[in-house]
Order: sequence, then structure tokens, then C-alpha cells
Amino acid sequence: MSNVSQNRAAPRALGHWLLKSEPDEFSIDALAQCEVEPWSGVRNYQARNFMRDDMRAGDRVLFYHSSCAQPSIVGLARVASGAVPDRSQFDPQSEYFDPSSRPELPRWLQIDIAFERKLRQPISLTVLRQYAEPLQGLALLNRGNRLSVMPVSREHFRLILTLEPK
DNA sequence: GCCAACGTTGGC
DNA sequence: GCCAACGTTGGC
Repeated sequence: MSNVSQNRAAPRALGHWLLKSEPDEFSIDALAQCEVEPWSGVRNYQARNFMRDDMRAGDRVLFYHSSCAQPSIVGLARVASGAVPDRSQFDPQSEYFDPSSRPELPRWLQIDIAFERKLRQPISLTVLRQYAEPLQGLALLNRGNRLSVMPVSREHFRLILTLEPK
């Protein structure tokens, strides 16, 4: 036992994420109105695992508009709570109802996200692609990427924020 | 465990 | 609206 720090809980580094939302479904303006929003309806195992294993209150979030005229990062948010069971999976009236999920072992989880601010100007996917080299490894830029919840490195997060006009 | 079929995502 | 890419399902 030469390393004393082994016995201490290592402080966890702040996490950075990108969340996609279709503005017709839930826009950054809608988030600004709600202030805090339960991020429910995620039905993808990889995205769920990020929420379950890695997303913690306080983590920073890039809010992205997808499936629209100008797919863009449009705002900033924070993770407001860690993962809890997503109730919509048990609601037969919900479009996210999952009849094969058992209450004693919920399959799907949700987190809360809190509005931080809108960007002064959206940072479009087109612009992001112009920085493909420094943004190498950013999942959003991967071909055929469909993840709605994805990690962003701290370096990429900071670089992206520098693309916002003053 | 393989893989074809199918449904969905999402940029264009 | 098109279609590439991907995840899921289910037959075998």
C-alpha cells in the first residue's frame, strides 16, 4: 500500500454530454420555460447506460436540435439529478410504454436536466464539421450516429464553446 | 450465435 | 421525401 490515495474516494471529474432533441418535440425554448425537465423516453441501451453509469448532477450538457432545418447546438444545460426509473415505461397511455419492462426491474431510466442558457447563436453541425480535426472523436460527428445521449470530452466541450460568437 | 428483415433516426 | 446507417427482433 504505497499509494495513500487508494484509500480515499477519488473526486469524480465533471462530466460533459450532448443531448439531442427535436425542436418540434422539445426545444431549447421549451427547456427555458420548464427550467428543469425529466429526460424521459430514452429507449436505447447505450444512452441508458450513460445515464445510469456516468451522468451525475452538475454535469454539463450541450443541448442539440436534431431533425430540423439547421441541426445545431443551441444551448447549455446541467444534469440536475442522477438516473431514476423512467415512469413512462409503465404507462400504457404513453408512447414510450414498454410492456416487457417489469416494475421490480425497470429497464429504462431518466435523468433531470436544468436549463442554463441559450447560446448567443446556434453552432450548426456544418460549422462543427469544419472543426472535424480538433473535434476528432466527437460522437456527434461520427457517420450514422444516432445516439441521443452521448459523452463529450472536456477539451471538445471547451473548444465548442469558443465557437460561440461574443 | 448468426444474420436477414424490419423499424427508426436524422442529415440532406 | 430519400436513403444510409444503425439497433432490435426473431427464426433457425
